[in-house]
Amino acid sequence: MTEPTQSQIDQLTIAFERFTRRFKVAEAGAAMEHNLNALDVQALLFVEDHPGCSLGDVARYLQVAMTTMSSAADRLVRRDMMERQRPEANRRSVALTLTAKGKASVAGYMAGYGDACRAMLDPLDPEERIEFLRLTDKMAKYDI
Amino acid sequence: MTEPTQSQIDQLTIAFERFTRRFKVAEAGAAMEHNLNALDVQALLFVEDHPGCSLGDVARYLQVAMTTMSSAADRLVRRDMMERQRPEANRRSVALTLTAKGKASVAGYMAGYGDACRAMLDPLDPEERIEFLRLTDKMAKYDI
DNA sequence: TAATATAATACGATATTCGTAATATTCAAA
DNA sequence: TTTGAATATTACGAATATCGTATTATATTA
Repeated sequence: MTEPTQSQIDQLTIAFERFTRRFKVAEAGAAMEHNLNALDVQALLFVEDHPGCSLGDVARYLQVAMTTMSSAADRLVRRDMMERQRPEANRRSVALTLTAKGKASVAGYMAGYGDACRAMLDPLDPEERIEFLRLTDKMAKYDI
Repeated sequence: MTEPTQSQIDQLTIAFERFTRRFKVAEAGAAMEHNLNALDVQALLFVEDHPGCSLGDVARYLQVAMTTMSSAADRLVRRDMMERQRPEANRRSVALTLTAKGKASVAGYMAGYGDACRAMLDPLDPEERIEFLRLTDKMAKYDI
């Protein structure tokens, strides 16, 4: 398989910078609404996808110290968006889940992401959208 | 122009989540090397692209308070990565530029982004890369 | 059963962000 | 040209976040 050219890489870098900006803006806006910081948002998104996960799971995934994650969980529990439970199977750990309020918050973020994605696809023709998604899918499958 | 379908939007959301993760990892890794936080990195990248810009320019772009930006500039100046100069034209403001050390740092980040982009394009065939970039270009042109 | 490993939390140190107030400079109008 | 308002930044203090170390509780292994 031949390598991508430098010019192709540069072109993609520029395009990607713009796209990620849209996502960041969407994320920041939604975070502002709920007065949540970036870490808390990411934690909510992870727990939504991995209900019952442990604090260590989230800390590893988000690459922050356990104590930092514990503090974030404190905040989210205090604000009634997350729940800690001691699973009988291993009572050292905690099982994290989202409350209805936490899930509603995640839904808001996902809606924001959805808007950003819609805005990205909008300029394409229907056939182009299909082709674009086929290619992104192919790329995403090779994820590390 | 017809709307993208919900399923297309969902598909793109998932793919995009993966891609942004790669970029975040690259960014975090490079930031770790230089002991810089996220804001400082973004400020370096902006000033590299807008040499001579003011603190206000950067603060507006990155959507942080002026005082926050001033603190970030303090850090970067102290570490010899950025310079403040009083332009004669308007001596209320400061003109920000990067030092050689700052530019070297930016080059490191760009290399990281480049690697991430290369990794994205790698799984595609040469013709697919051309088509993919044509489509991203079309999408990016409609940027808000 | 004792020793070790694992999972989370309490606490204190350091750093970051932001709002308010102060300073310096420019612009406009009387 | 002097006064007043607007602009750009900085100083300072309060609130908050992150992290490392030590501690507690539970599980695993010898």
